[in-house]
Amino acid sequence: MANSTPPAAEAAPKVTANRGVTMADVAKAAGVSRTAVSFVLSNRGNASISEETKQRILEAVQTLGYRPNAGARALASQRSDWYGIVTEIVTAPFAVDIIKGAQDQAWLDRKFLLIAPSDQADAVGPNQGLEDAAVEKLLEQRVEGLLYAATFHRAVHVPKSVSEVPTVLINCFDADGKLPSIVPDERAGGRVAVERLLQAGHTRIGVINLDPDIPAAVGRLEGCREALAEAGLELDPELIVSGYATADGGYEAACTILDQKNRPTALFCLNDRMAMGAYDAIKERGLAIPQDIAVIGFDNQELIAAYLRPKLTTVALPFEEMGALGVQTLASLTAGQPITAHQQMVDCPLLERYSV
Amino acid sequence: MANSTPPAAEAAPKVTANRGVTMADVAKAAGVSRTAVSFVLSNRGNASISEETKQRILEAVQTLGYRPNAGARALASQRSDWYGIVTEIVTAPFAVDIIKGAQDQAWLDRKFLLIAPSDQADAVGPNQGLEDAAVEKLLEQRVEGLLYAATFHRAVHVPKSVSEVPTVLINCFDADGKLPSIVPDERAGGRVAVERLLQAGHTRIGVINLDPDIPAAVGRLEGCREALAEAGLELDPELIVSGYATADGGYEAACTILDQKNRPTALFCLNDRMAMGAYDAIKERGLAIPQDIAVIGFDNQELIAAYLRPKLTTVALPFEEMGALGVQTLASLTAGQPITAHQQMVDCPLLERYSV
DNA sequence: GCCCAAAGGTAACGCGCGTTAGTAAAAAGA
DNA sequence: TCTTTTTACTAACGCGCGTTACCTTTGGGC
Repeated sequence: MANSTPPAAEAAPKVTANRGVTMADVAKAAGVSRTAVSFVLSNRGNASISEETKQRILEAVQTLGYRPNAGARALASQRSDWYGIVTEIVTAPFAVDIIKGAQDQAWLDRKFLLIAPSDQADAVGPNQGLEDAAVEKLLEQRVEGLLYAATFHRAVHVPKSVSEVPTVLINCFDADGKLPSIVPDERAGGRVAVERLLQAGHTRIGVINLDPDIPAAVGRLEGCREALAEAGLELDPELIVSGYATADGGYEAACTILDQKNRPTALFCLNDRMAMGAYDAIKERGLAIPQDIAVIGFDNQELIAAYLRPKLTTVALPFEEMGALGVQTLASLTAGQPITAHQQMVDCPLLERYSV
Repeated sequence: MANSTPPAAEAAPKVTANRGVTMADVAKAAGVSRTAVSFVLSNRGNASISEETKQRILEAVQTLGYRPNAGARALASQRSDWYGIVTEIVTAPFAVDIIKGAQDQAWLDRKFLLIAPSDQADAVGPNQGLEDAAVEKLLEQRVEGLLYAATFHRAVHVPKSVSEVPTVLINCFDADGKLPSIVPDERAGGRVAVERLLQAGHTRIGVINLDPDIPAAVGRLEGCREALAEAGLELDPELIVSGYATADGGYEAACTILDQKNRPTALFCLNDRMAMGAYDAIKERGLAIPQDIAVIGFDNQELIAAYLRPKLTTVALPFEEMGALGVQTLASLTAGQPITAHQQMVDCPLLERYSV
């Protein structure tokens, strides 16, 4: 009799399937112990579970919408499967490619990448300490390793806490040389650029140089000299001028070079932004690229190189490769394996477009 | 006697301080219970700990180099303090600003941002399913909310799992209109751009238009028309031409506009890449910017706008703001608070440079 | 002298999971 | 029939922490 009045409140106890489903729930549903479920899900071979119950368990997982709790797993297994990467998200264009490379590689290795913000530029600015705090937070998450990436190739000071966990530097190196690092091979890149110009028949080559204090400038110029030397040529001191690393700087440098009595037939710009300015100087003089003057850049800043007219032939910085290699190196390190070299150099490939 | 030979093996048992220090260790060192330590560290007011023991505990924390285990804390407290953001890291320049904005805001709110890769472009490509897997991984980490960001303003299809947790869309919206979203106010942006030109005295304005299927093109053009209407003007159909969203596209469009009998005195380019091409077309004709022709862009792609000569006046997309607002909205959502609007529009500010 | 309250703590459970040591039943020798 | 091995599991502990409920002083009011 009492049953004849259906209790309305119990009409819809149907849970949304997932929220808060645990292994114990799955075990109950499948009529086995929690241990059995754990064994099946991490398919440890050492324990023997019959094919039949295994299926039953997997089915329960499916219908209940069970989703493992990564945190609990990490706690119990003592491994988080996380790497941390600290970098300036801020100065966009470059860092992001490093992250992408690292991210992709981490994904392959079933690792998760925890990205923490930094403000390297602000070493003494208002955000002082942000970076240390970021590293601290990453360590609280028990990352198994740390990646430290710079937006341009240079020496850096890393927060001291990084020493508590394997660490790899990307696109930078520490002053004391304690930590393994991955950097672009600037020298080889400069060489490849100039070789391309030589191959196109140019022998009189102008160089728009960068601030000579940064590793990029030193390496690229060195590579340039090497290539010339191999062809029995030398760099005419009159043909090498420095400028600010901007389009305006490139424009002015290009003007002084182009207005000399014995004008070069090709220009090696140490970065793309300066090449952008050089384009203007060249066009202003009624000269055609590449017919009258060939131009080659460095950095492969997509937004510039791929949209200049004509599109710029340039040497690319291998950001994605460095990111990926960083993760691989970290994997070796955390596994206790030896790494190939303390400082690994990655090639800078030539990107042919239409300015040579 | 036996003591006279110092055992070399025991010479350096000094641990590096931190690795594996737990609350129990701190408690022992301070001579209190683990509970007391927990109370002090999370300074819960309800429990009373004397100032003296409190100091003793904090001191022990310091000397032992104790660092809380975020995973364990999350497990016990049932809140991870994480938000997940899924976006294409790939198509760099834009996504990164959204991330930065979100990251900064999250940092303020003491939340951690977990970034997962996506390949929206590959909806049917080889990476099919990457995005679903990414969301799945984020949920396994028990993120408290999800941000889904697109690299350009458009409609998207989100993985169904997102419904399990509060979700906010950034720079995009879902076709069914179920999820709250944050988008740039394209219309107001277009309006602001044209108003600037009008204010400079231009009445005959050419428009380099985008593919009319995307929200950006529709909105910006609408705003443009509004501004003109308010000034009692109309858009001359002859002065509006579409092209590919590239520098080449902009160049060609600009050519057709400039070569008409009654040339405009200003050009509104619906994005900066096209403005870049327009610059070439203008300079080629011996015209000066902004004296003969004023140019205004849209997007504020730094690498272009800040390096064109003269530097481009343009309307900026509020990526950082949208990212930050996304996190704020998510915070309201997870706290169970109502949000201001289902679709929030963020202003696009005008960036004055030298092309008008 | 007795009761009560506050101050200053602590014991112990549970979060969701990995893992080791074991156990019960069936199969295989002997 | 009695051991031994194999198969198929399960009980129970611990990971590091938050939290609730309880316990012991000490001081004060009556």
